[in-house]
Amino acid sequence: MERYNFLNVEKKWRKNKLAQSVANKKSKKKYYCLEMFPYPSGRIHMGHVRNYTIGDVIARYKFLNDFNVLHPMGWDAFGLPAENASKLNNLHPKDWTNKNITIMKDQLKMLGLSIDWDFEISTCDKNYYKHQQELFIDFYNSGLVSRKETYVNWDPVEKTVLANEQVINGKGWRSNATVQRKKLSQWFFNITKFSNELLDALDKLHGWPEKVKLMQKNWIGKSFGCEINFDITQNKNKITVFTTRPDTIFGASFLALSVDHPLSKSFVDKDDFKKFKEKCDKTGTTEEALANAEKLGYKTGLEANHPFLENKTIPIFFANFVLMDYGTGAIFGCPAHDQRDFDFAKKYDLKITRVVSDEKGDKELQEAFTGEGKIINSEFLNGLEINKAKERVIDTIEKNRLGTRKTLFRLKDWGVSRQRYWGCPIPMIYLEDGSVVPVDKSELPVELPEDIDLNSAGNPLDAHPTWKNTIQKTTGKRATRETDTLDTFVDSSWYFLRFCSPKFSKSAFDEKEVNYWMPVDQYIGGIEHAILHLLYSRFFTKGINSFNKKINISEPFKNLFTQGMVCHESYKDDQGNWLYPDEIEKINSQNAIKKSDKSKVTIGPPESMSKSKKNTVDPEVMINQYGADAVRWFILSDSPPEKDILWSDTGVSSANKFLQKIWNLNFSIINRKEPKNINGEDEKKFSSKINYYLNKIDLAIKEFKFNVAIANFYEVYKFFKDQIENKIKNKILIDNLTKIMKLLIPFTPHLAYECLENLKCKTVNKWPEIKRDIISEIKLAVQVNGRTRDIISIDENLLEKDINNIVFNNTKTKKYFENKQIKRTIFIKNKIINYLL
RNA sequence: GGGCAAGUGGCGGAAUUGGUAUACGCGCUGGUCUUAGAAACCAGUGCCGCAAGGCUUAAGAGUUCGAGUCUCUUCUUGCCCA
Repeated sequence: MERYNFLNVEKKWRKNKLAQSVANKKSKKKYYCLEMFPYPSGRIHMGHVRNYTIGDVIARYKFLNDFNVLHPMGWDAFGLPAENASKLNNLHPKDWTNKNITIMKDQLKMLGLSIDWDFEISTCDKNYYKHQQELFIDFYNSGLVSRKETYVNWDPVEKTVLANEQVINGKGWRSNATVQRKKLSQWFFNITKFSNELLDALDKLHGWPEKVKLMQKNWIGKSFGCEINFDITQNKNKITVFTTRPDTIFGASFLALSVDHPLSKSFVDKDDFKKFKEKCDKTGTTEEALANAEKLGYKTGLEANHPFLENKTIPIFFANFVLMDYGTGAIFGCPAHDQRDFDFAKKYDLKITRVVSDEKGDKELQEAFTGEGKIINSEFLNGLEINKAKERVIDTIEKNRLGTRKTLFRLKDWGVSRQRYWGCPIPMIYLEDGSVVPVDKSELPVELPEDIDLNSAGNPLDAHPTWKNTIQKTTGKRATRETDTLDTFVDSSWYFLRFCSPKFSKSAFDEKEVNYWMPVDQYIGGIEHAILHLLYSRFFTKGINSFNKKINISEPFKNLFTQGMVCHESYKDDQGNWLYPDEIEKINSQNAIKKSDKSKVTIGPPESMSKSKKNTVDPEVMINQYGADAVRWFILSDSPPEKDILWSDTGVSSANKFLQKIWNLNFSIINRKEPKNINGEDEKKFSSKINYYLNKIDLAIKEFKFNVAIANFYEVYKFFKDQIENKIKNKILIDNLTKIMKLLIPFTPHLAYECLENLKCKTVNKWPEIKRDIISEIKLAVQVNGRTRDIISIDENLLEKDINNIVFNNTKTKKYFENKQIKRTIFIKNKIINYLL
C-alpha cells in the first residue's frame, strides 16, 4: 500500500472544476452562503481559516443537497493600514493592497474552498467605489445623508477624527495623545431615521443568535421618558431637560447643562467659563470617558424654579458629564438615585434628597440607590412603584403643560467623514456661493489621485495641489471637491448586494439578480462585528429598499453565525521579548526553552492569536506540512465553532494521521477479497449502523456541530474497519463506504474526491440517501429504583411483558428481584424501564 | 454598577433536549515491532475500593420513578454595556 500523498492529491483537485464549484444552474433552490470578506493585511491568519472553512462546509453541504449556491469572496481593501504600510515601505497603498490580495488569494485557494472567483470584488477598485458613490448620492437625494456640525474625538497628533472604539482611556489608540472634543462639519448617514425599524425587525430575525440581537437592542437603546421645562428664576427663560427618571423629580437638587447648551452664549466671554470649557473639551465623548472623568461643574449663579414645589429653586450648572447631542443637552440632577449626580452633589455640597426607598429604611446614602422601591418625599407620588410613578408624573406634567412624553434613542447618526487618503472619495462639491451639491452622476467615479504625499500632516487629499479643484458639470461654475473619504464600514455595508452581480456596470447591482439571491441565507463571521457592521448593513438594506422600488429586501442576513476566535499560548524569553511558537521548544506543558540559546521561556495563557504577541501560527506553513484537509479537519474538530479554539500542533498532526487511515481504509476495501458464506444478518446490521451514522453526521452538519460530526467520523471509521473481516459482500461495503466518503466532501474535499474516484463513484456531487427506517437497533436502559443496572439491546417497539421476561432471566439483573415485590413499573417505549421495589 | 452567557476527567469537549454521564480527540501509562528512536498497532485511563459495590457534572436545596439538563440560593469565570 502506498502512502497517501496529500501534496499531489490536493494539487490535483484544487484545479478540478467538479470539485471546486458549487454553482448548480439547473436547481430551482438558491442558497447564498457568505463569509465576512477579509481585509488584505498581507497573509491569511487562522481566524480566516476557521471562518472560511465553516462557510465552505455549509456551501458544499447545500450544493451536494441540490441547491444552486452562491459562494463568493472579495476584499475589504480600503483602510488605514495600507497608508501606514505605505509610509513604512515607500509603496503606494494601491500596490501594497494589490500585492497582498494576490498572496492571500493564492493562500485561500490552497485551502480548497468552493469559492467562485468569477465573483471576486475589491472595494478599492474604482468599478466598485463608483457605485458606492452613486449610492451615496441616492441616499443624499432621499434625505438619508446630511451634513452636520458635531463634536468628534479629535486626535491632535494624527490630525484626524477617531471613532469611539479608537479612543482608549481618553487617548488615541495609535498616537496615545489625549483626545480632544472638536466641532467639525461632517457627513452623516441618518441611521436614526430607522431606529424603530432596526429595533422592531430584530424580533423577526429568528436565524440570528440571541446574544447579537440583544447587543443591537442595547446599542439602539430605546428609552422612555419625558421633557420637562424649568423656568429660570432670574430672567423667565426656559430650560428644557430630558429625563428617563421623571419619578425622581422631587429629589432634584440642581440642573446640569452641556457647555454647548444655547445658554452658554451669555457666558462665552467670561475667562473662567472659557477655561472650564477647555477642560471639558479634553474629556472625550465616549460614555465611558464621561462616566470615569471627575465630575466638574461651573456655577452659573442662575436658579430654576422647581415645577411642582412652589418657592423651591435649584441652582443651574454647566457640567462636563452632560452632552449636547443626547436629549436636550440638559438634565436635572437627582443625586440620591444617579451615581454621576451623586458624585457631583458631593463635590459641590448640594442637597441629597432620597425619593425612592428600599425595604431597609432610610439611612444616609453612601452611593446612589438605583434599585426598585417605593416613592417617598414626593407629594402626589408617594407610595407608588417606580413605573407607576413615572406614568403618573408624566400625565401630570402633560396636563399642566410643563413638558411632553418622549421616546429617545441611544443610537446616533453615523458619521462617515474620514480625513484619510485610502478610502472612497465622497462625491460632493462645494460651490463658491457656499452651497454643497452632489457630483453629476455621469462624472462618477470621483477617482483617487495616484500621486499623493502621505507624509504631510492632516488630510492628504486636501493637501494635494490640484485634485480638489473642479467644475460643476451642469453650470460650468468653479467648485472644490469634498476631500474627506468615507468610513470603510460603508464599503462593507452593501458588498453582499454587489456580489449578486459583481460585473454589472449600469448600477450598483442588477435588481433581478438581487431579488433572486438575497437575502444571504447564511452569513458567517466574527462576533466583533455584532454591532456596527451588521447594523450598518441592515440600515443600508432598508435605505436602498426605501428608494429603489424594484427590490424588495428589508433584511440582508437571514441566518447569522458568529464563530469563536483561534487562540494560542504566548511565549516570552528572559528579556521579556515575545517569541513565535517556532522559536521555542516545549519540554512539557509548563516548561519551554528558546531554540537558539536554550534559555528559559515563560509560557503565557492561551489568548486570541495576534501579531503583537507573536502567538500566531501561519496557515500556509501548516498546509504545506500537514495538508489543507488536515488543517480544515483540525480547525473544525476540536471545539464547537461558536466557541474559542486552542490551536494545537499535535491536534493537526493527528488529523493528518487520521486522514491517512481513511485513505488506507479506502484502499483495503477496494482490494478486499470477496468472502465465502455471506451472512445476511451481518449485512443487515451493518447497513443499519451505517445509516445511523449517516443520519447523525447529517444532523450535526445542519446544526453547525462540526466537532460532533467529526467525532462520528472517527467512530464510523472504527466500525468500518471491524467489519472488513465479517461476511459481508464487497458491493455492500463499497456502496456504504461511498456514502461515507460523500459525507466527507464538505470537510476534507481533496481526500474525499480522491477516494471517490478510486471507488469509481459515478454520482459524486450528490448527497447520499439516508434510510432512516432501517436504523432499528434499540438500546434500553434497565433501572431498579432509578439506578441503571443494565443496558439491553432490543427490537424496536418491544412490549413491556417481553422486556420483563428478558430482565427477570438476565444474570446481571435478576438478582435485584429475588424476594422482592415490584410496587410500580415505569416503562417508556424504546428508552427505559424502571422497576420500583 | 447593570445585562447576558457559562461552570462536566490532566486538557478540548459529547450527552438523541428530563431517560446509559464522561462519546470522540489530545495527553498519559503499559505492551508488540525495532539495535535504538520515530511511526504503526494493541490494551488501559473520572474518584474510592482487593472485590462486590459505592461516589461523581462549581456548592447547597427543591420538583420527579428518574436531573448535567427544570426551579431557587450561593460561589466562580467570560462577554457586552457602563
